[in-house]
Amino acid sequence: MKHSRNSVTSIEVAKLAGVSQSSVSRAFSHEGPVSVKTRRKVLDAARKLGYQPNAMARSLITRRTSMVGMVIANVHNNPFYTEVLDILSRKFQKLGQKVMLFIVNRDQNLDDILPQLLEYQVEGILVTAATLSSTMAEECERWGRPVAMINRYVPGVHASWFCCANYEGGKMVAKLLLDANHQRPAFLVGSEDTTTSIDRERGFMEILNQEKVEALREIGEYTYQDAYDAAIRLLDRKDPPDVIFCANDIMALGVMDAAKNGLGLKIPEEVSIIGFDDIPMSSWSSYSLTTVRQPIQRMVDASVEELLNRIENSEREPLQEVIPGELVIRGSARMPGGLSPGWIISQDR
Amino acid sequence: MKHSRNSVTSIEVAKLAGVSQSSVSRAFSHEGPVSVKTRRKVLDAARKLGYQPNAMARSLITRRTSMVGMVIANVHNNPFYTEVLDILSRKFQKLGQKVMLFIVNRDQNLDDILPQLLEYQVEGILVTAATLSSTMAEECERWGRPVAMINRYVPGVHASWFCCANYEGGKMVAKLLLDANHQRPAFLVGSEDTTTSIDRERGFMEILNQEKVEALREIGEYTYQDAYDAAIRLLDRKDPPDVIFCANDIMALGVMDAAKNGLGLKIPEEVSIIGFDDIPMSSWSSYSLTTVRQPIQRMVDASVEELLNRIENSEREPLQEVIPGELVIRGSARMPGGLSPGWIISQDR
DNA sequence: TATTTAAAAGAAAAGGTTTTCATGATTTTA
DNA sequence: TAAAATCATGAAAACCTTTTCTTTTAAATA
Repeated sequence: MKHSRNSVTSIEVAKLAGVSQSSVSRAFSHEGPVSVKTRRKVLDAARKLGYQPNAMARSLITRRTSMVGMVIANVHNNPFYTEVLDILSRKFQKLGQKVMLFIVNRDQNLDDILPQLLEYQVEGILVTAATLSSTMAEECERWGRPVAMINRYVPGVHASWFCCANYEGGKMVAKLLLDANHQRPAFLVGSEDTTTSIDRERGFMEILNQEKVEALREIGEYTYQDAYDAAIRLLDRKDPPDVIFCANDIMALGVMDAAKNGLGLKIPEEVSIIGFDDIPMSSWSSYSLTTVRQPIQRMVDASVEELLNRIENSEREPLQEVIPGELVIRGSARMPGGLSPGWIISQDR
Repeated sequence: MKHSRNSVTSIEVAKLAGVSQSSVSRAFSHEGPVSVKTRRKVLDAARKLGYQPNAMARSLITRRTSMVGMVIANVHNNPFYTEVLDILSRKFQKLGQKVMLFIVNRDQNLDDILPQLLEYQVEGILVTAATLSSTMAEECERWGRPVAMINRYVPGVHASWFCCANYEGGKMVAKLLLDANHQRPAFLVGSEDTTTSIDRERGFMEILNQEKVEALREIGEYTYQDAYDAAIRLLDRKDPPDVIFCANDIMALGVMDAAKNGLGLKIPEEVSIIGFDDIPMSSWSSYSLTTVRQPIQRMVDASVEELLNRIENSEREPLQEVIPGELVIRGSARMPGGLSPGWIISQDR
């Protein structure tokens, strides 16, 4: 037989079990006093009818939905965010939260999707790799819907965020490559308007400026192909760089391919390449990329715990944290003496 | 000021606008007769109060949620499914559907997450790279919640599915590599219990058996590392294969690295390698993998259209389709004369 | 202008739960 | 054994909409 859209309600279960509708509710919600006898009767009847409580009706009265909104960008072109998505989603699941997902473009305006999330009564919103306007963030917070961001922040806004120590990571890379006697560095920008790229570059340039070293600069738009092309431009100059620090790993892999296969350069003998993220492919033997590993698990754990905490306790002030990454030494960059592949260097902040 | 959790209702808007609550509803739902004057009054009041209709309450009465469930596995270890997730999610968004996401393990039992989806009244369920038990699928369908699967099917079950022509793809690969005079093929299994791997192998072996060619066989568990290890075992034999057909691209890349960097073999001179999927990395210059491209856009388009159609019209019989892929010739495999990199060969089924 | 028709607005029911309150049954205490 | 306390149960309100049904208002016709 074919049922029309889930028609079976607690009332029908009650009727079949010979109890009141209230008792059905009590038998399902693990609260309230219910004798074992009625609970069994109810559960039997429910199974027979294929009954399940309707979450819409429940959340209408309890004002709780156990749903969170998840807004994420760059999923398809950066494996780092794929991993974030995966870990985040599983973590929410484990904690009994349903996830309403929105995948957006990096530069997409979120002003039209936030209302959708609020309409569906999500209890909190987690934003990754996408930027929320400050008015929108305030809007959510004002209506008691906490917002947590990973690797993004909005200055002065009342929201939680957790970022990798991008600025310090950039500094660490600059120090090490100067120590290894590189003379002519270049920075490959991800995009001009994302804080991650900006902060990594800022840290990098600060050290270089201190040492009066000039740097080349190109833009890779966070993609393999653009980075490949940019690397060709960079390395085809009369005065090519001897090290290229890339704002993320995917671009670094493009740069490596451009140097190795495109121009026939030896890595790291003729040019060093350093990335940021430590995506799985960076450790593959064709690349063996030296890179700054983002503390992905800690960022995810911290952000969902913070979000759920603030959902439970709306008075709590939003937390913000900068979590240090660590430099993973592999073979793609010349390093100061003593630092050989296999080493992992944490940040001394 | 700070509001408690979205407290503003249509009644308050009505009061402020000086109209009845029904008029507020009518002003928002684009149905029903409403004068422009009252509509304006309502919308003004709503904006002032920050009102938005509550989707829970609405779907309680309309019995529509505009939510679909999405169950997906292998997101973190196979970029192909990352892309599926991305395209799927955007397509649903564009069509006004909210997506409730569940990321699972390949071998995870879905029996505990299906009830969650039904509880939240999703109107349909899309399953990718995860396998639904037939009883569960029947259960959903019976309650009027259509199920559509991508790259998975459950024999004899009343559900929609859309698969790449895995069997035919395997055959095509086998024919071409025999034509190119390979003598000793090997197949690298993804996992013994996924239909994609099984079907690709079945097609592959059918041609080989016809020609009385024996094949080696190893298992790569769909991961780069396991595939790498398996390739070493395979190629370290006294009688190594001269071509390895891998059940997916990620494994093929692991095999290439094992051959090239691990054992110093020349590809394709000493060993040919062929994959399945055509993930972005396969076209990167370090790999240049010859592979069977899955018709990802068509599979996604077909499955969401089918799902939404069946949501609208519950009488409709579920559709199933096998969509042909195409062989993308790059540099990782010796090919019959005349077939050079850049060619794309569609299946002649 | 009087009457009919159409359009707009309000009142109230319905959707499926949880939860409060009141009642009835059962156990404990005096 | 009677009184008091506890526990289980049922009735009904509440959550916030959409939608049906009436009533009122405005427009069109005679």
